[in-house]
Amino acid sequence: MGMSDTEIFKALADPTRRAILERLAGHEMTATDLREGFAITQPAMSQHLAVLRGAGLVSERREGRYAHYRVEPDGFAPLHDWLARYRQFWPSRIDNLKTLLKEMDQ
Amino acid sequence: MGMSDTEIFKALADPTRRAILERLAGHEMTATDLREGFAITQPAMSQHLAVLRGAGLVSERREGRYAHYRVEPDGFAPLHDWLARYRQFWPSRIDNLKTLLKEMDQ
DNA sequence: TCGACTCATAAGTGTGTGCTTATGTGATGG
DNA sequence: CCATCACATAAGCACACACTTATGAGTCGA
Repeated sequence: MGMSDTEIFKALADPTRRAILERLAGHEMTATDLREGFAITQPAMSQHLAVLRGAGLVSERREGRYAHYRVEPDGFAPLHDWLARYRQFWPSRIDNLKTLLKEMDQ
Repeated sequence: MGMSDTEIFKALADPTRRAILERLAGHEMTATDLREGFAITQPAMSQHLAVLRGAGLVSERREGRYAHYRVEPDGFAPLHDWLARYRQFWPSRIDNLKTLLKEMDQ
């Protein structure tokens, strides 16, 4: 578990890795299933998943020869906490309770 | 104004640039004032500021030979929006109104 | 047991990043 | 004016990153 801010931001700075997270949101998936839709080789996918796992954004569940990956929600907490320190500077966006409640509901 | 997700995450992936933002939070500062406390040359600072400005996280106000920099709050909105898509997966962290209200108050 | 499968790791390569020193562009002040 | 200041830009360098092909380590089905 790295979960340092730098590790997290670096992991998310790559568009492919963000797309992987997006595709992985909600349901578990194996590395090969994830690979469909990406113009990427198998080692590249494996390396991206290693980076995401190192940042604590994804976790792995081993089952036989398959590796099931899923989003690790707690991994996003450092990012949330970092961003929260800048919320106070947002002008008309966050001093609005309704906006926050709407975000929570979805 | 770049303000693409990739540009923002890349800008924030550097610890020095995050420290610059932290130091810049709240009050405007010139590039030289910012440089104090950092073991960094003047061109390095200028380049970091250019990256932050390119990502839309910081804006520049020119006054004579001085360049005053400040945090650009709206620049954080894409990051917030991106993160919001993963809020629903946070287990016991965000489905708590008190937490949100406390974050808003500070 | 053996060939096919899933996934990770090793090694090499091109490109990007962050830093440096050197220089350029204006603004300021004596 | 002209030296100095604040800042940006250019050019070069070491290193990190994302990708590739090749190979290794286990697991499964026939």
